[in-house]
Amino acid sequence: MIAEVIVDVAAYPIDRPFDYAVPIDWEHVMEPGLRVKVPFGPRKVAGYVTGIKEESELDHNKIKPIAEIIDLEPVLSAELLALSKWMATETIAYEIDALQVMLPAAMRAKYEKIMTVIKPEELDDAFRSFLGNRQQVTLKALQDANLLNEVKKYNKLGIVEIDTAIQQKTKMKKVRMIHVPDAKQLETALEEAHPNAKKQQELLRWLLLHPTESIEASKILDESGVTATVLKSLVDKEIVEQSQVEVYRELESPKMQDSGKPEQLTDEQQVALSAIEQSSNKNIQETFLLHGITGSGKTEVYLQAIDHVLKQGKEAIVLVPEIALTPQMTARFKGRFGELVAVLHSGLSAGEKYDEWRRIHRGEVKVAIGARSAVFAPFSNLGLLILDEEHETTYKQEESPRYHARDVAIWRANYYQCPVILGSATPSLESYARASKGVYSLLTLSKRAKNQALPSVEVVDMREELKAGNRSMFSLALAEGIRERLVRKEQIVLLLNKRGFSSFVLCRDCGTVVECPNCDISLTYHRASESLKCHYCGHEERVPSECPECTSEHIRFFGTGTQKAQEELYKLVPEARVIRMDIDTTNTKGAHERLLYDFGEGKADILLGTQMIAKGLDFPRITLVGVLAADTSLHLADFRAAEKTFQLLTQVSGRAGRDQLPGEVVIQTYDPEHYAIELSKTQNYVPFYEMEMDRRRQLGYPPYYYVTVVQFSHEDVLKAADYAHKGTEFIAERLSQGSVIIGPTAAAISRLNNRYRYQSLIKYKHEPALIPVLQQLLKHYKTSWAKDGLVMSINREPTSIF
DNA sequence: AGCACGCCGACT
DNA sequence: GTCGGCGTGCTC
Repeated sequence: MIAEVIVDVAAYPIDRPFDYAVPIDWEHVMEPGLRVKVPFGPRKVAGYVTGIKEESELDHNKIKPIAEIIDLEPVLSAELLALSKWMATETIAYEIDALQVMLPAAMRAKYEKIMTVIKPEELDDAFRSFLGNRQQVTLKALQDANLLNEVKKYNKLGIVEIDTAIQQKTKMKKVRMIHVPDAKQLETALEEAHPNAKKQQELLRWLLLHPTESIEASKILDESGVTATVLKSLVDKEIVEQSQVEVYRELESPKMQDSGKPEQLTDEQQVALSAIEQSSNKNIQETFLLHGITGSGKTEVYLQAIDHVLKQGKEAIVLVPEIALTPQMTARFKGRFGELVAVLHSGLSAGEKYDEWRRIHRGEVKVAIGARSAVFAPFSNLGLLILDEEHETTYKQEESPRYHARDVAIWRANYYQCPVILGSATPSLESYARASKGVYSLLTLSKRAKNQALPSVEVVDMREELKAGNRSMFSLALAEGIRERLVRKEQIVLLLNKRGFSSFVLCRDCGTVVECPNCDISLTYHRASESLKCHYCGHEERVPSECPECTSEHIRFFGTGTQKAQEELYKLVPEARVIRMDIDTTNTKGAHERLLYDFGEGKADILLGTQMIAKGLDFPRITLVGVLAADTSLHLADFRAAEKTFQLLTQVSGRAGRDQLPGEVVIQTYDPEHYAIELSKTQNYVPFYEMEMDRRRQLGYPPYYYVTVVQFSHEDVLKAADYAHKGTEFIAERLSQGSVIIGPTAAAISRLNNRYRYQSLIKYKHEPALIPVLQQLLKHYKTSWAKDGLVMSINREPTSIF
């Protein structure tokens, strides 16, 4: 028997199955989807069995046997193996990367070189004294002790051996259990106990008082007050037995709870739910676009649709943007489905994620909620997949494999012939266009569930404010609104639209902006450390006291960060309690949730933050939302700038007035006539969609064309440009008539980490040659260009074209 | 990717 | 003479 194995080596010539012989004893357990350890050249690596066959086309003497089987059960089903293959092809990634991304990080192999002593008598004294009585030492430890050269010498002479140990990163958590086989034996033991063994007697009495068949050892020690030695002596005397039992790590239960009862649906919600249920009953793949304004109760539709498929004995996956994965959201699902829900969020440790994965794999839960990667939840009978806030760009992974969770969800739904729900108040143009063409089925929720009015939106022209002598960050209208809310003890959300715009240091005499020495990017000012940082490469330097160009002292930071906004806010309303949420205040584990929780509990009046606050907040006392600079995201060199701005403004406006109290929104801008801002006033998606589609058609951008970006980077600017031209020409010569190639041009960030970057944009409506051509290009690159220091990357349907 | 093999410069 | 630098080539 031959197993086809994809080995854990991400390199071009290795990206295919390798044949290995299956030892006869393992033939009956060998299955695709198992992880194995195999010899590969001079070393040993981990790999995945992707296929089984009787014969190999290769010479018998070339085939090596599998060294070890890692799993008892396959970790990847036939479905997921097929998915990985599809994903690798579509996104032009290594198959090994596509396989690895589907499993929790804890299951990725860890390699460690270990030295074993064979002939201890031939070691020199210094080496021997370092080893002590150890037979095996990691090479890492030997390197730290500066003994690497000796090890190499001994290895050549056969005095020591070096091999690679392959381990899983995180293990299953185990606890020690104590079993009482027979209570009578305890009594006998107590009678026969040595009179000096006071503690043992005490423990026996405790055990008799707490009759049980098995109990955690730690619990006995805690509650009986005896020490571990005492327990051990009972184990040694075989009065009790002990064993290691695998357990799941305990997860913190959410603080907020949901009633757990289905809510009464509005007519619109009912129509949507019925359509989904019917589709589900028919066992066909259908993708629904659930377009519901903020507060229209999309989540309730999800919950009841999930309930429907659970009753059919099927499973469901719910994807949400990481930032929306708040306790508030997850508590609602846990309240409804209780123990059947696994929540996969970034706050979990690697071990906890692994546990949740196993609970899904074993079929102990039926619903998985999580960010992007939860789309790979190892269910085997899926009945529904949901992407909430489907327009979010976080659904696209921006490193290899560059998959989009929406595409993966639809692929899986096709496999199981079940529905997909894409939900959003502001769908991506791609999805809405597909819904308009009938590829997706459109479901609309146009009214708020609790019949609240939409918030009133006021757009303030900041140029007028400036003319009127108001030089602060807050317009008169917003300042007034803030003061009113403080008096009425209502809450305020202030959004600082920082995308593509942060505080930088500028010389007021010569106009020089301090830039990163490695990247063509201005450095960002950080107040806490009084330093300038590059957000791309991590370079950090002190704030200069004079201009590096003209030595003027008139150099100071410019732009608007959240810290500066907080200071200005303090000047405006010193009595207000403010919670600031940005990268600086949310970088510790759980900080994001804690800040939101505090705000929900009313511990602050104002929540000030970046885009991360635009989603998922559902607090009844928020009645005012202020957007401090709405147009900063409009000036990005990106065809999606208007779409992103409209989405952000609509999402954040939806935070106001979600309960009984009416909401108000103030949008500050220097560009009030822009259609993305103008139309967000009425929060009316369809007119915006039509306007933006018009523009996309004129400019030939998605969704009218598909886009693929090929990027070339090199330390030498001339070589970067040269290869970019060669590569672009290569593609252009091979594409069909209808496709357009733009470039090469310097990337928006033309130098990053000391590498010069060029890119070309391929636009196409239908291009069957695309994948083959890109694969050919990749072959050229890997076989010759890469050796010359070129780095090339291919990104299909990028979320932005930087 | 990583590891071995192999062929040329500066050291005990 | 040998240690060790990194070019080249292969991995079932």
